[in-house]
Amino acid sequence: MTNIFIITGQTGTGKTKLAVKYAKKYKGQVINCDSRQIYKYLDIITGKDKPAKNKIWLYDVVDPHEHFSSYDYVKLAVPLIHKLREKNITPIIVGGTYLYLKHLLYGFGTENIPPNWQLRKKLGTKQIAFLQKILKKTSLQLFNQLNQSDINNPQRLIRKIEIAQSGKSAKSINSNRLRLKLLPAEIEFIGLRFKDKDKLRTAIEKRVEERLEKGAIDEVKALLKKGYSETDPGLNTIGYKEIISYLKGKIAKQEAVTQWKNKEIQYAKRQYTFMKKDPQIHWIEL
RNA sequence: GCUGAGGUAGCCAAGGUGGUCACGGCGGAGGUCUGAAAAACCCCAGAUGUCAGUUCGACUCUGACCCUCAGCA
Repeated sequence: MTNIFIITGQTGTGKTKLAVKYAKKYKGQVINCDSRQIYKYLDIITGKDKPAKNKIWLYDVVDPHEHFSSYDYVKLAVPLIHKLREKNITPIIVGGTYLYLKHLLYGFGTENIPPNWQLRKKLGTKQIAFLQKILKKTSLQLFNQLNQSDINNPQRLIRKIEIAQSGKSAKSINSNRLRLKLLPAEIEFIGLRFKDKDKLRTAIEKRVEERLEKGAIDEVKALLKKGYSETDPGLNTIGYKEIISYLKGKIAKQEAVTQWKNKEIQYAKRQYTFMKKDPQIHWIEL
């Protein structure tokens, strides 16, 4: 039986490059696990790395105006991984979206409770205190489970209300939950991270400059021309947000670039904070 | 050199009739995370240009000095 590789880690560590190398070495194919590279037309700023020869799976599968969730990802990735393995091809999953990997490997905590867009739209404009009140009234149990951070987080509050109002159980139904059912021993889980903050900063700043040279600003202009805006899910993305602010005249170009770099560095930090709790990841320091 | 404005944390910045040493934002440290995750959120640290005076008490008033900006010369 073919094993699978998962390569995750901080942004800018060269994950895709490593994945492509592994693909050659182990007769494999690369599957994207980056929540932004899933989107069509987001190429330069998300750093899509399209090798001439090898196709990368799960690039460009969603339109920027569409919502895409970890559930959608797992639903696409699980059959794909099985399909490759049947053909005796080693799946090499690569990407920094750890939430997707977490759900892929360990499953979801609830029954199948899809988003209720009507509810999300309605609650989206409400104040935190109001959302808290609604959740408390709908499910005191779910409300009491929230930590200090989540209790102030509109997205999480709305999701909880959504779960509570669905009438389904918020408890996990382990046997049925959607996930990749493999033994830990069958998975080689690698994490790439920078050794220190300076290395991270240097690498990110260089990469942003490169992307600007490659035409990051034109990419955004083209997207705006196509009719996309910063309110589209796909464009709620580091780099795009800052450049849109610049193009709309809200901030200077240099300011946009600085913000872009900072956001990316902060993101890398958050990624590691999240990932390091997973004991299955074998870390490689750069 | 003169006149005007001003000097509050790494940056931007609020403030009050003198009274628990001071609002925010950015940046920084740490963190949360089960269908928005490159998202959203929590949390911590950090400041009144210098010196003197008035006062029970000054970041807030007075003076000098040092800087910055604008204008005049």
